[in-house]
Amino acid sequence: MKYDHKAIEKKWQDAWEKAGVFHAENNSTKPKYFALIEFPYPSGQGLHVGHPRPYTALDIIARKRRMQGYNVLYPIGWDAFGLPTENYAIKNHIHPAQVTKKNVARFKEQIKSLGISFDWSREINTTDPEYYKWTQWIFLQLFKHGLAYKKEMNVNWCTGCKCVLANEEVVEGVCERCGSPVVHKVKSQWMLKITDYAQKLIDGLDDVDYPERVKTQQKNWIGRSEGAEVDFKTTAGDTLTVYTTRPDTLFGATYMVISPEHPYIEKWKDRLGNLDAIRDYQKKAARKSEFERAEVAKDKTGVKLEGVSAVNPVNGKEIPIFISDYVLMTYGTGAIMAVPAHDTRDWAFAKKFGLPIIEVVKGGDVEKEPFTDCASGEMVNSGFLNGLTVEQAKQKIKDYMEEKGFGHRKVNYKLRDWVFARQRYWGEPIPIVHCDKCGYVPVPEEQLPIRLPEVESYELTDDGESPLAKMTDWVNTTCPKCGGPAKRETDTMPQWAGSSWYFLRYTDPHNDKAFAGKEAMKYWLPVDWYNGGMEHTTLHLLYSRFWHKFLYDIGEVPTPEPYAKRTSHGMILGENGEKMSKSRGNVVNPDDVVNEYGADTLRLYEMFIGDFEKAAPWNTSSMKGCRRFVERYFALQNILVPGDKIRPEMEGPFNKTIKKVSEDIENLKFNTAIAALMSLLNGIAANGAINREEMRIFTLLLDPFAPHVAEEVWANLQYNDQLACQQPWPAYDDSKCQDASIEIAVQVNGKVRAHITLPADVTKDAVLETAKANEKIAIEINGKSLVKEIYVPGKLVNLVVKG
RNA sequence: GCGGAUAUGGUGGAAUUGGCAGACACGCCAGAUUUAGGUUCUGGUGCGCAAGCGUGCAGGUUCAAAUCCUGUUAUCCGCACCA
Repeated sequence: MKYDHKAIEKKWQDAWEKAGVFHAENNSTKPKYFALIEFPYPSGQGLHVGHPRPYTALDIIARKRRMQGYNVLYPIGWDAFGLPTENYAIKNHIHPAQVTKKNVARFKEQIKSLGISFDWSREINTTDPEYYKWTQWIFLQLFKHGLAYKKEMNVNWCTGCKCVLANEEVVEGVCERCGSPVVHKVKSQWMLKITDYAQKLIDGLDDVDYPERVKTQQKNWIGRSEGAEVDFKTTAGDTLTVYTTRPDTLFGATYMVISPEHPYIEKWKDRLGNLDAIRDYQKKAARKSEFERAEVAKDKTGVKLEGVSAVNPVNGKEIPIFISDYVLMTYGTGAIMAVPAHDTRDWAFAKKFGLPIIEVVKGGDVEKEPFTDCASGEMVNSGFLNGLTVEQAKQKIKDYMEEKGFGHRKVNYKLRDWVFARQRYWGEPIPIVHCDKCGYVPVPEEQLPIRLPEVESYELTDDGESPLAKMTDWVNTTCPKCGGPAKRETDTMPQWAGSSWYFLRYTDPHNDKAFAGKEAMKYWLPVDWYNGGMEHTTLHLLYSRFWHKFLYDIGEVPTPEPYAKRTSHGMILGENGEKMSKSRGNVVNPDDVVNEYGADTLRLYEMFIGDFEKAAPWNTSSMKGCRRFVERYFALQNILVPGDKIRPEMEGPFNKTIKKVSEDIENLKFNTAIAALMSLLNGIAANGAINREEMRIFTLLLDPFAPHVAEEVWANLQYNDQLACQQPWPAYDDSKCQDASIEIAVQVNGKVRAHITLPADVTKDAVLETAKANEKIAIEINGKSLVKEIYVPGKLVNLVVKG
């Protein structure tokens, strides 16, 4: 029998499909299991060798769960809206829908060749009007609950994509997708009020099983801080409010700073003696891109406001006010009280402008450097706060300001609202109509979906208008409220819209009355295990949690969190250890691997390559080792002997391996699970024979990893036409995981000097006696005094001697 | 700058309730099979001639440290004027 991967893999993929064994049942009495991978963007390049890593990992989970008796939902679909498709369409004058269709067909063929147990009957596509109808429906619910609003504001504008970006899409001043510089533009934009969910998004993390680094990243992104808003009276007769996390240092506030965009400048303009200089500074600040701001971040600039100053509410001292771009209008109140003695930025600014520095917490030398790490310090120069700790002072001053009415406790978040509009064609139309009389009016739900119109050109414009704006027939409509003339919204939703709820659709993908049936969601939710990339932590993962929490609050979904467990896979790098890319010439095509070595080998190698959560470089010859393992397993059929029980000498190895593989799969340690199977195979080969029962168990253990070859061997074992993937997962007996005899290392003063082999049930005294009697050990300890004897049961003995 | 992670043979990586470092695999060396190459099989393979030495580096705790503590270096990731 020769191992022919091409014939075997095709044969079993067809057989599984014909039998429909991977279809999830919506009306089942079995326990459910919902395994999820991030559905792919069907790009023109086709599948990348990185795609199969997470697919295979959760396929192993899904297959094992089915064998454990679960009704498993392991679905797939296409996240198909997005820029690359649109750009390709523009360049080649093909409709993006056509491009998408072609790319999906190719992806589907490639993924099917891997033998992943997806339920293809639930395949979804975010660009399908029957799908995006519900994306639009959810948007309307957000609008009706006041969480979608249109606002004129300063937005991130990508000079490459020629559209606005969400904060989450700007990385170090450039576009996370295309790398082009991001500049600021004032535009009227649709926004989603994710900030209303800041606290819920933090609190929910306590109830889910995510990696710590994912939780930390989301918490840092949301950026909760506790402090106070404090009112300072000004000489203009009004009140300037600041936000601070250090109200305890109020006595050390020697000046104030407001952001260049602060509205008070307009209010105070007639009083300001140096308005020209101020206007000049405002203009310079506005012109800076995100990137430039980051570049010059360390150098403090600013202008003092001549003619208006503020009064410190605790000591009545008059202090100057500056404008400076180190204060952001988008955080807090856009104004700060500056305490140079205990804040690095304020200190740098004070030094540059020669402003007084007053120490209010003892312990540093504030003339030399700011003393910021002062949580354990004692308050000084602070009137009634003197002698208190920082923490006590914080509480006391907050009580005091609330009592006197010049301030109150306040929690702030760094999280900004989500800019939810793109000036592009290939996205979901926003279902809103603008009427001069009625304002923004939602499209009635029964008119959904608002389909993308056919346009002649998807070309982008520099004026920041969507290509849809040119479609006057489509744009001009009537107001659903008053019937008068009105215009459709021409911006589309961002790439992240369709993926914010797609897992819900999987539970009931063909429902035409709702985005998913309540019964179906009640049965399937939450997702039990969701694997995806770290790069989505503050994008898709955060966005979809937000949508889900909103849907929960309005009673549309049954669980407060969408995903019970989240894991993250590492990237597969090129052979040279660099990221795979066309330009580096180190791309490995999965088609070639499947062709030459087979899907089972590819699956095994991608799992064996290293720690699942870490990046690992591809190595073709290392992969051949996995091919050898498959061939050696297949060849076991040549040394097959009868027997319906594990032979006594093989009970230890088999029970141990079943246990190891079972546990390792649950802990994402696929690499060591495969190593255990390899070890067992080596043991069997050394033994020279395998009986039918042993072959049955080995085959079931291998099945989740290399399902095609396992299925083939299973068929050869002739268990009445049953499928291997439908068999129960093998059980182990803990009492049989131990070998009959054990090897114990004997150390003298911590150094291994000998090994002794003894029966597994040996007593401590017997071990010590045998150890001391050992030749090599006797030489080491003779004539010396024995100080201590340590015995670690079943593992080692350490004899401590002196002299 | 702040926060987090990582560092183990020629290579990918095992082993962290402190208990034999290097499982498993690649590569390499030797032998067998083969007309030859490849394949396959068997054996060997951390370094050192040796005593010994070895988990980025320097200390420490312990009978015992890759694992715990202190300091330090390098790489990667996240955040980056958030008051």
